[in-house]
Amino acid sequence: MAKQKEFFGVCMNEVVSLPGSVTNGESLTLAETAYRKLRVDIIEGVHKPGTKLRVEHLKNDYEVGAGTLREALQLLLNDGLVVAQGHRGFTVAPMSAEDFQDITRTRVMIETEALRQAIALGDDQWEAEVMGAFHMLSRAESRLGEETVETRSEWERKNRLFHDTLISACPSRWLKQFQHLLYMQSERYRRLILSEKPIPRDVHSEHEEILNATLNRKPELATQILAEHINRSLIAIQKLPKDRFGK
Amino acid sequence: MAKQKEFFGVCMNEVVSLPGSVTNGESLTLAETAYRKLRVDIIEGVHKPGTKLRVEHLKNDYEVGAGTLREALQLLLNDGLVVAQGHRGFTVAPMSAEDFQDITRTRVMIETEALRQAIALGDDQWEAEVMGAFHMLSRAESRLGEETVETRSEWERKNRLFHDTLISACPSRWLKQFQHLLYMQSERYRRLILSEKPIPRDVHSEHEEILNATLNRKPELATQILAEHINRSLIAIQKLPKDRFGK
DNA sequence: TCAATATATTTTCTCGAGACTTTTATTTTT
DNA sequence: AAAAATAAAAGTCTCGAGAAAATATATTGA
Repeated sequence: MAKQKEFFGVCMNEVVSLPGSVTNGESLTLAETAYRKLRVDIIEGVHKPGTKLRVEHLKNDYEVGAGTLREALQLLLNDGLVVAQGHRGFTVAPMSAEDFQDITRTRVMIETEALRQAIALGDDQWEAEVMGAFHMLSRAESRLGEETVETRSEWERKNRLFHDTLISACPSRWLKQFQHLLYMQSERYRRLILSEKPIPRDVHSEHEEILNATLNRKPELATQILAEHINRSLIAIQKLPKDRFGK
Repeated sequence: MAKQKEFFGVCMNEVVSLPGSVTNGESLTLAETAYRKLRVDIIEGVHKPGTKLRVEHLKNDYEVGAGTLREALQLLLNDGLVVAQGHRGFTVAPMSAEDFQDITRTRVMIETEALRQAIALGDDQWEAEVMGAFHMLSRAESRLGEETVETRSEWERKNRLFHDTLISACPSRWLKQFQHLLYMQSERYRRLILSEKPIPRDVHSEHEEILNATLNRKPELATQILAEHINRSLIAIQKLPKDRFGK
């Protein structure tokens, strides 16, 4: 119990006050903790798409009671990572190429609009934060040579932070919320491309181009590059053999 | 229980398989039932914005156990109608003119794009359904003369159905999901305009114009009218004295 | 052998009690 | 009288057991 509180202070799991989930002002409940662990595990593919999530089983793995685990599962419904059915329990949300296409298109629409607004409204502070996030991302990239789980998830965190910071000057709470949701969905698919490399990419220079266009306040250019950037993952996924998804 | 199943077949509560909530294939759980009742009550203002939702109190009103009511509350987090905080329980999501402005702008963006896609892709079947939904809405409008709670909520249902049907031919699951969410949010604000009438409107002809432009496959015109239609509620709300929003 | 019914097993859903936290009220101290 | 410390009350979280439902297995009859 106390251990968790201590942990929280140092925890780098950037607590983005993601709406559609418990707003984590301070102390974490057991349910919230279980929710986060489960979320990571689903995104990382520990629980395969379409798999049943049986409370009686999982409550041991995540060291909570049945009711508490149910709460965690309920929370995952919001993120679209879990689906539920009447008296038939919970299931890991299925994956498909069509779904990812939908996610990508919608995300392009949302995220480019948010970037457009951010470019129009962002101040010096925001510019500085964007540069900072880009720098952190670059550093994480350079450490990506040694392919450990740690460097990898470090990069994921920094990549997310970069995208978040880019649109942080957008005043629309809902736009940012939707972007957050779709980014999370994308992450699950991006894990698939990780092992195999269907198409070669220079992600670093892609990010750099976005950064430059953004700081030079070229909304059309910036959003266009961002759109291409996001779409490239879709192309990569579509090159994958389709039996890669599924339960 | 069996009663509910029967009911389901005839139930007009259009069960849009709203994601971010329990997919209601068949039988409803107690938690799901409580969730729906609570949702209606929050939208209708029975529970005022900013109010604390105390489990011990509410479990009597909604006739379920504490744990079950908690589940219902968790479900409401998804919809953004309730916010939660660490060990401090649940609160009805606050309302403000700024929030509604954000909701409206985002909704215009989402819903016009969805309509654009629907117009591009909708088939005869869809056209027929749109006409049907418009007819139902018109009928409900004509019954709006007698201002009972029943005619009112009947109109709300039909209005929602009309908007849903318009974009039903849009293939993007996520776009429709976001539209659903934002429509629900708007509904809560629209309740405020109900009693007072800040600006005069001819909602019927607004709907008719949308219908015509849609069936004539004029995407630019249709989306433009739809945008104006949605924006009119915002103008109305902005005319309201600002102490109208909850506690 | 196959289909239909009945039984058994598994799993989900629900409830109430107890542990832990936060908030409010009271007392003590400065 | 204001601030700090303490005590009481209210409320939230969590758990395990039992009820309800769904799934799997076995039995029966054609």
